[in-house]
Amino acid sequence: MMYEKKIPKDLNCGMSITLEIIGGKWKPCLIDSIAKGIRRPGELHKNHPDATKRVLNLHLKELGDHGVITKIIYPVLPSKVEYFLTDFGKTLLPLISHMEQWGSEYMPVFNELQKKKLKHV
Amino acid sequence: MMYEKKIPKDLNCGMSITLEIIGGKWKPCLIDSIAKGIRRPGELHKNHPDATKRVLNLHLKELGDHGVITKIIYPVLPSKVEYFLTDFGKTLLPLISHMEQWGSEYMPVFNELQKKKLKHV
DNA sequence: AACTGTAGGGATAAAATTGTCCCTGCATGA
DNA sequence: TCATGCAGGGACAATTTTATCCCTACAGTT
Repeated sequence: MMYEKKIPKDLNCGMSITLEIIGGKWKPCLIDSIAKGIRRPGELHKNHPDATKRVLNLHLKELGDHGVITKIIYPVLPSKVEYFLTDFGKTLLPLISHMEQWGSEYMPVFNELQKKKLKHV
Repeated sequence: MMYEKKIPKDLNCGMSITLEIIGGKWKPCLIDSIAKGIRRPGELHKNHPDATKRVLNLHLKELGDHGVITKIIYPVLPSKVEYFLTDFGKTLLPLISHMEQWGSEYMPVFNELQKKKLKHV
C-alpha cells in the first residue's frame, strides 16, 4: 500500500495469500479485463468508470508488486503504457472465474435475502 | 456491518457478491472451521486465537445475515451455542478450498518475491 | 496561446474494517 | 461469597482502504 503496514499480515495460510493478492475492490476486475486484452490504463478506466483513475493506479501498482502483471512503458509521447498478465498471474484466471461464477449463480438468492432483511428493519 | 453503509455496494457482478460474502478477514477460516465440525463460539476462538471474540462475533453475525450459517441457541445454562453451515453455505466449500489451494501453491513464490522487494527498499 | 489526450501522483478526507478494553448475565464449584 | 466458564456486546481507538480534488509533464492540434 501507500505506507508501511503496522499490523503484520500473517501470510501463513493459503487463503490469506489469495485474499492479499486479489482482495482489493477492483483487482479481480482488472485482472479479468487485462486477460481479455484491455491493456491500457485509459481503456481500463473506461471499462470501470466507477473506480477513479487514482484507485486503479494503486491497485495496478500492487498487482505489479505481487507479480501478477507486468507494466510496459513505451518510450513515446504522448505516453503509452500497457499491462500484461505474467505467467503467475495467468494461474489466477481459473480461480477468478470460479469466484465470478459462484457469485453469479447465487446472486438471485443473495439479493432476495437482502430484500427480506430490509423488511424486518 | 455495525452501522449503515454510506457507499452503496454495486452487487451486480458475481465477483462482488463473492467478496461481499467471504471477503472478511476471518470469514473463510470460520466457514472452514465450522465445516470441520468446530461449532461453538469458544472453540472457534481457540482455533483462531489471533482474532478477538469481538471480531469473530461480528463476522459470524454477517455470515448469518448472508445465509451462510445458522445459529442455534440451546436454552440451557450456562449458555450453549452452535453454528451450522446452511445448504447455501455448503456451496461455498469447493470455492474456499480452491482459494486455499491456490494460495498454498503459490505461497513460496509470493514470499520469495516479497523478500526481493525488501532488499530494494 | 490555449486546449486535448495520455499517464501519473500528492494531499487530504471519508468510509470501512479491525482491534482494545471492559462490562453484563447466569450457573456451577470451591 | 468469590472465582470460573460461557456467550455477547457497548464505547472507542487504530488501522486500512477507498474517494475527492487538483496538480505535473509532454506533444500535437486548433
